[in-house]
Amino acid sequence: MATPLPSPAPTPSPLAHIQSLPSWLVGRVAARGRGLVADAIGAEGLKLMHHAVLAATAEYGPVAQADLGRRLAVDPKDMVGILNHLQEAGLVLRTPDPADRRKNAVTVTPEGQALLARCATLAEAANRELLAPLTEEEQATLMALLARVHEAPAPF
Amino acid sequence: MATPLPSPAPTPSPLAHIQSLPSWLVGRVAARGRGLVADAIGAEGLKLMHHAVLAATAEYGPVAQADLGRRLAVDPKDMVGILNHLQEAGLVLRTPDPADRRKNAVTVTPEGQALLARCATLAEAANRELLAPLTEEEQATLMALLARVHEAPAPF
DNA sequence: CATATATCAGCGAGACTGACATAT
DNA sequence: CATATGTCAGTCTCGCTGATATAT
Repeated sequence: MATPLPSPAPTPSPLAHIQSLPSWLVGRVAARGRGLVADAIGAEGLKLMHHAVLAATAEYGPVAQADLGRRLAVDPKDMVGILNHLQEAGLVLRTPDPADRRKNAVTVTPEGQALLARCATLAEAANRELLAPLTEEEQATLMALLARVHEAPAPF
Repeated sequence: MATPLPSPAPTPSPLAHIQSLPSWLVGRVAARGRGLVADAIGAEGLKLMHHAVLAATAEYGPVAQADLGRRLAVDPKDMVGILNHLQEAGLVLRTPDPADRRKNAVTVTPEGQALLARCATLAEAANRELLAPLTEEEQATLMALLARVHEAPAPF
């Protein structure tokens, strides 16, 4: 009979036990995926966080910094530096909001739009490399299972 | 002025595109798994890195620090602080190696063995919580697919 | 006054780099 | 001498906390 879990021995192989845990395996795969995407969009001069902020800015029209921070779960203080970098690179614009002068209305420049399009292609290529060992059907299965794990801990 | 029309622009939903990538999804699941395990073994006063080093020390009998660093891909300089903490907690011992006096022979104390056993149980429980949305068969499928992705990254 | 926004300064953990004393 | 080991000091990036000026 197949025993999925090893016997309750004291310490037969503690390291192998850790490395057989789902959390460890998914962590390794995530680290590799993160590295692949980071290298890909890093070739365009963007870090992962900067990429996400740029994408969120493009998605939510002119948007306040605090709003961006809430949507991406990024601290408003860190948003300052990220937007500074994006603005210095000519990818976003901070304009005073005439309706609420506390706010900066952040918008994406045409250069930002173009860079975003290139990064989308690069990120897709990186993900194809990550999942290359699997068939298309297996990739879909993996995504569906991960989505179930991810979307579960939300309810009440 | 940007056209407020929902025209077929080059970037209809840039953020949603990023969050639909496998690398993003596996990253979120990995972050949750990491958090669950970190909380679990954190209740025993150990961080993830300390846990891994303790387990590796238990697995590879008396072992030199540099050896531990190589096996876990941890910088030898960081290993100093990690072992300092483990030693101050009475979990490992550093003994001068009589054969090569440059080396410290690191061993696990009985307290370290006991803590390792408790952490193994806690880590398993955390992983059961992580994969709770899936049936046992689905969990096995997920692990098999992740293992294929993980053990393949050798595109010669 | 209470709240929200944006900014600045700083702290702690993690991963890294350089330099060095010691032992082989 | 060249090499390996362990240690210390410092840097860099993240994610977080505190404080402040301004606007609502």
